[in-house]
Amino acid sequence: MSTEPQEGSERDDPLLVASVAKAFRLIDAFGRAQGELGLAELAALSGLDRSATQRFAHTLWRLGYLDKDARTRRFRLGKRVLDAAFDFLRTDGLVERATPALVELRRACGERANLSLHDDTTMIYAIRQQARREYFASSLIGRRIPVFCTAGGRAVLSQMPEAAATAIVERSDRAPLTPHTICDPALVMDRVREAALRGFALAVEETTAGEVTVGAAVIDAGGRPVAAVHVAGSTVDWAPAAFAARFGPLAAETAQALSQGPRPVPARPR
Amino acid sequence: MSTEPQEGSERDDPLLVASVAKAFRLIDAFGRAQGELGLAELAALSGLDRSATQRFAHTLWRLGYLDKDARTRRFRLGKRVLDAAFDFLRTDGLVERATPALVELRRACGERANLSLHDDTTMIYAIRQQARREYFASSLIGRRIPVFCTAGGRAVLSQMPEAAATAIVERSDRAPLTPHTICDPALVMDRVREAALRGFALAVEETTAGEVTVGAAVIDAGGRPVAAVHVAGSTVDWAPAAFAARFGPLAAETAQALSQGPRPVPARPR
DNA sequence: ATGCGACGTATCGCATTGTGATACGTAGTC
DNA sequence: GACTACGTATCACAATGCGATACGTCGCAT
Repeated sequence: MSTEPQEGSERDDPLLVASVAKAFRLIDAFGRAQGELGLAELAALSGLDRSATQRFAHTLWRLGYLDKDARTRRFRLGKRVLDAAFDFLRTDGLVERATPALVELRRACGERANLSLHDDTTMIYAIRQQARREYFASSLIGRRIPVFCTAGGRAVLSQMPEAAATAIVERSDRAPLTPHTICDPALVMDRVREAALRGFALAVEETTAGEVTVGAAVIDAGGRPVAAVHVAGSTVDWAPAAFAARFGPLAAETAQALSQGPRPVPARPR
Repeated sequence: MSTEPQEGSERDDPLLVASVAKAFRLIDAFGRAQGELGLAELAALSGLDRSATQRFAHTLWRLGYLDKDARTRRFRLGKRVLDAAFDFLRTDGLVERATPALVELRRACGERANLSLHDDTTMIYAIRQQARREYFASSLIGRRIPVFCTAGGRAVLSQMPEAAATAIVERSDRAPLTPHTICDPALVMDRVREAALRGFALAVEETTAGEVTVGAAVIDAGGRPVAAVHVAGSTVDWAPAAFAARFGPLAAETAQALSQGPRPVPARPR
């Protein structure tokens, strides 16, 4: 079990070093930008004043976490931000165990196989095993996608108490990603319950046009769903029902092999 | 052209916010550790005192960059460190352009194809396209490997002024990674010169037992080598010379297509 | 069981450190 | 060629982070 910091006592935490928080606001700003940012743009996006932006950008540059174009004086994220991500993936037990399992799953399916980690209202891609025919590897490691409209996310929701699942769905930003995205909380929860019964979830073109996905939840030692195994294919090749029938059980099997806690049961107790 | 911060004026930079540097020392500490760290271990690995470790670990936890096990009170890197890496990769023009090119290269070769970025004495894996038969995806995104003993690294060295290349090799930590690693700077530079002539570099079992690699440099708009395209295979399947003859030109072709500056010439001017 | 020791947590007065207003330099624009 | 918007440098003030210390708690060995 790992704790999320409790919301509420935001600013008035005497142990929280404000300077560090400001530095990370700069880094976060790049998440809302396309590439390079000047000092003024950084200030605007981060909400810091001119002076603070100057000092923290300089600091992060000196530390190697920002690169600075010598000519234009504009900043971009530095290569060094990859180090922490690497160390995270390197030391995560689940990722380590899942890597060979996903290679095997992709081989068995011939389709793309992923592991994504649950984090509140989003799932984060942690491992990708792309299919041979796939041309553009659009989804990079670290990409976040909403829990409520992905197969893996719904599989995760299906393995937690219904109240918790509903809370996550309702707290989510439910802007549709495609015309097929199911956004209504009640309809989403119907799919979640269906996933609980089948042992895996299905999403058809809900995040990406032309994509069918099945997902199954990975359970940690405490019995909580922490991640999901996905298999994704093309609607050109597969009717959704056939895709689910063929790959759903395989995804569920892999997810179960990676699980440490009580195995997910088709009909869950509440 | 992007600037690296100049060494020298280390501590006495009035614009450098020391608190931020300390926070990153904690994050760096996880690079030297295997997974979870207690407060005392964190203090030891980061070089900070007890109080500072307490405050900064707390701060990073509140911000989501560290996870804290509620029972053992030990810390690990949080999922949020993946966000910056994702944004880096998402906004890097070279990575974007290289992704489809590498998929194509892997298809053409049937072997593993990578892009790695040059950063001083190391190359950093940025994109991996694994071969179908490959079982363990040992090298994750963000992994750093020495420039001097990799094919891609030597290809990069071969496209910079010889003095700069020599300086990097001599500044490197040249501990051998396998019994076949070439560590002597003079011998390394021989290989670098050979790479300049051929347009690609070759490394045989120098980083990983049983692995042959060819690498070719990608040149930026300013004419500087910034990255390398690799193709890697198994010594079980390939004699090194045959591997080089077959895949070296393909790697070089891909690298050249990704280059923006003056194309790498076989016989380089110094 | 019990006591010890190591570790994590909470507190607090002091001065060091970061603050942010301002003034300067510089590069693109009309 | 003057303007303007942006990046850089400076500095006196006090708020902020510092780190010594004291407290609580867990796990270990006796």
